[in-house]
Formats: sequence, C-alpha cells, structure tokens
Amino acid sequence: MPGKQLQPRKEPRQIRGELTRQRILAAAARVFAEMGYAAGTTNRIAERARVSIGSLYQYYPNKDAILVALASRHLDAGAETLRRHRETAGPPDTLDAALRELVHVAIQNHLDDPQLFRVMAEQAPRSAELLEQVARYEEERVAYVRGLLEPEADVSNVDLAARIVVNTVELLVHKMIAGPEPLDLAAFEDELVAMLTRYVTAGSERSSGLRH
Amino acid sequence: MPGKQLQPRKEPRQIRGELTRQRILAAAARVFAEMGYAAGTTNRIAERARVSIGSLYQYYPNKDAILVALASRHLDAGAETLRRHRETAGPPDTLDAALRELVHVAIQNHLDDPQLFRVMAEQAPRSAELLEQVARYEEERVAYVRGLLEPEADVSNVDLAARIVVNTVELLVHKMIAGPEPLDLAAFEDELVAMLTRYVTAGSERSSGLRH
DNA sequence: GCCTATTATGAGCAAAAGCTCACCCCCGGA
DNA sequence: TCCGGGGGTGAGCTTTTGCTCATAATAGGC
Repeated sequence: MPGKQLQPRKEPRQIRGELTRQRILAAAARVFAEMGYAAGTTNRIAERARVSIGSLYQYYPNKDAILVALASRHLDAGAETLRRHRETAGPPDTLDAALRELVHVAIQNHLDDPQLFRVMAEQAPRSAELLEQVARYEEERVAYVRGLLEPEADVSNVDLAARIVVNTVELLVHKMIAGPEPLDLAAFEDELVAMLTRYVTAGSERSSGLRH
Repeated sequence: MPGKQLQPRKEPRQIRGELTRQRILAAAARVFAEMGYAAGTTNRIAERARVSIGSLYQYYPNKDAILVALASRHLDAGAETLRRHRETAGPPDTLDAALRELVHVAIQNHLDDPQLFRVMAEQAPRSAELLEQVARYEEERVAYVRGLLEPEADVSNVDLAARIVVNTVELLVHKMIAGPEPLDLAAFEDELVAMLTRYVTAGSERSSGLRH
C-alpha cells in the first residue's frame, strides 16, 4: 500500500473556491456523523454540499483526505478551546487545577458534534499520516502531564502515570459523551477530576496531609 | 436498515462441517487482525481458510455474522478467564482485591490477539445485535461494581462511579495493550489498580473537606 | 455397492463506490 | 468587449466486493 496523496490537489485562488471547500467539509462532517464513514460516500457528501463530485475531487484527492482534514480541524479546535478557557480561567496554578483544566477542556472539545467525533475515532481508516498526527498530539500531552507530575506527585513511575492520566481523560470523556446514556456533565467532570487527583496525590496526602 | 440475518444458515451435522466452520473462523481472525475489517474480504478469508467462498457462505450468511461470531467467542473467553483466575486466586474478599481482579482479568483477556481485538473494537460495524450484546455485558459489569462500591466506597454518586470504573478499565487496558509503545504489564496493572483504589477509598481515609 | 443428505466448489452476477475526464461557466483584468 | 484560467459539472468507467447457484464430491446408513 503506497501512501495515498492526502493533500488538496489544488489550493483555491478565488474566494468562491475557498467557499466551496468549506461547504464540502461541512457537508462531510454532517454526512459522516449521520451515516458513518463507510456509508458516507463521496457522492452523498457532494450532493449534501450541493456541489458536483467533480468539484469535490478538485479539492480532496480522495475520501480519506476529507477525513484527515476533518481531524485536523478538530485538533485545531482543541487548541482553541484550551486558549479560550485560559482566557477566562487563567493558567492553572496547582496540580489540582491543571488536572481539572485537562478534563474540562476535553469535555468541552467533545461537546461539539459528538457523533462526528465518534465516527472519526472509531471508524476512520488509520492512515499512517493520521496516526502520526494523533500520536504526536498524544505525546505532547503526555509530556505536559509528566511535567506536572514530576515535582509534586507521588507515583512510582511518572512516565507511566502520565500516560495513564492522558489516556484516561481522552478515552473516558469520549466514551461517556458519545455513549447513549444520559450524563450529568458537571458531576462527571468532578468525579473524573477526583479520581485523577486522588491517584496522583494520594501518597503525599497520606504521608504529610499537605495539599497544594 | 433492516436487521440482517446473523445466525449461521446451517448448523453442521457432520464433523467435517464443524471443522470447516472452525477453519473459517480462525482464518477470519487472522485476516481481520492483519488487514482490518474493510480489507478483510470474504474471499480473502475463504482463501486463507483453504475453503471455497461458497462454503464460507454456507455457514455464515454474511460478513458481519463472522465478526459477531468472533465477538461472541471473545466474550466467552472473558468469562472463562475470570473463572480460571478465581480457581487459583479465589473470590476477592476486599474491595481492593475485587478491583485488582477486575483489572487483572481485563488485561489477561486482551493479551490474546490484541490486533484482532483492536479491529473488533474500533472498526467493526455496530450492528444492533452486537451493540446490544456489548451493552448488556457492560451493564452487568457496572451492576457488579456498583454492588462492590455501595457498602464501602466514598463517592458521591455510586452509579456514576461504577460506570467510570468499568469504562476506565476496559478502555485503558485496551488502549495500552493494543498501542505501539512497550508496556510493563505488571507495573501497569499496579498503577491502574492504585488509581481506582485511591479513587474509591480516598474519602474514607480523609475525614472530610471534599465537596459533596 | 447403492442412495440420500450433507458438504464443498468457484465462475460469475449485481450492486455500489471511488474516481476521471471532457466539456462548460464565469470572474476579473486589460 | 474580449479572453485566459480558475472554477464547476456529471455521465459513466473501473474496480471491488459481497454473495448466489448450478454442479460436483463425499459421508455414512442400509
């Protein structure tokens, strides 16, 4: 399997081109969310976008490329969510606050179109490109959490603990929000933060009773 | 989407029929694990099983049915793993031990063919039947954990906590084992158990001071 | 050895999906 | 007004895949 072309085959040079591209992406998001990846055919996407398939393939060389674009957009949105959160809440000054921020941002980021996110996470074909992108993102977060834990936390293996924390947040938030059962978001956030905090500070509290 | 037929269209009456069926299932497991669900075509499965495509369709009415059979087999294996574990370790007598058992069994159960399990969990089409089966299984486990927590644990919302525990174990174990990075299984088990235990018992060690 | 139910075969059909390409539209600068 | 090129179109080609069915081989009771 030679890695497919995933970049747009043509950058739009006029506004109307850019508009068409956005229409296609928006339509793809809706179609994938509603019908899943396999059933979300390129023809259906084009139809929903009120654009001919020819136009679709002018901007996206193949179906996977559309999904990659959607994923990128989601990752960007995540960074944006974090930025906005810090604008009002300020940067976290305690381990507790940092963990809460982590969880809160993850939840916020999943609230927008959980259906689509579910499809992306569960049904999307894992192209090398996409996997790398996600892996980099994950590593970044693990490194960040490792930095948080290093000075204060009481866990035997900081690296492992960081991986556990990051993955727990990501996976659990996704599952609980995308799942069918109703969910009290605030309560969920509190519980998840409690679990992580207790995990990561239990030892120091037990030995010294100090909290940060 | 009218629910497809998922049961074998013919129960084998001779040993050679049963043998063929097993060969098909084994081949399907290998093919799906190696190539993913979409690329694991029925023809490829038949070829790998050294069986004609016609024979395959004699026992499995369609591709999805093969996957459902594989999933059932995995669930059964899970119950079996638990049984075997209790044979040597005995039934858990503390909350701690029960959580450890939960984690341990989940890990053991994922060690056999993680690739296949990854495919099943991530790429399989979610037929109503399969979803129900999994949902029932999950509910069962949530109920079990709720029973564990009810008397002893200090969490504000036992139901939510049980859901969090069950999903954390399932998702995290899957992700960490199927993931590409090397993993010290014993250390991982200890850490995960530590997280859950601290989550669920932190309050009883702290007198108060937490919200709720 | 004969006979019937069971099992096995594989060429090929029908449907569907990804994608191409030859052609047309229309914007904007000169 | 003219014209070049970016933008847009959609019938239909190609490939793939799930699956059928007419036919053949085999097992095992009599």
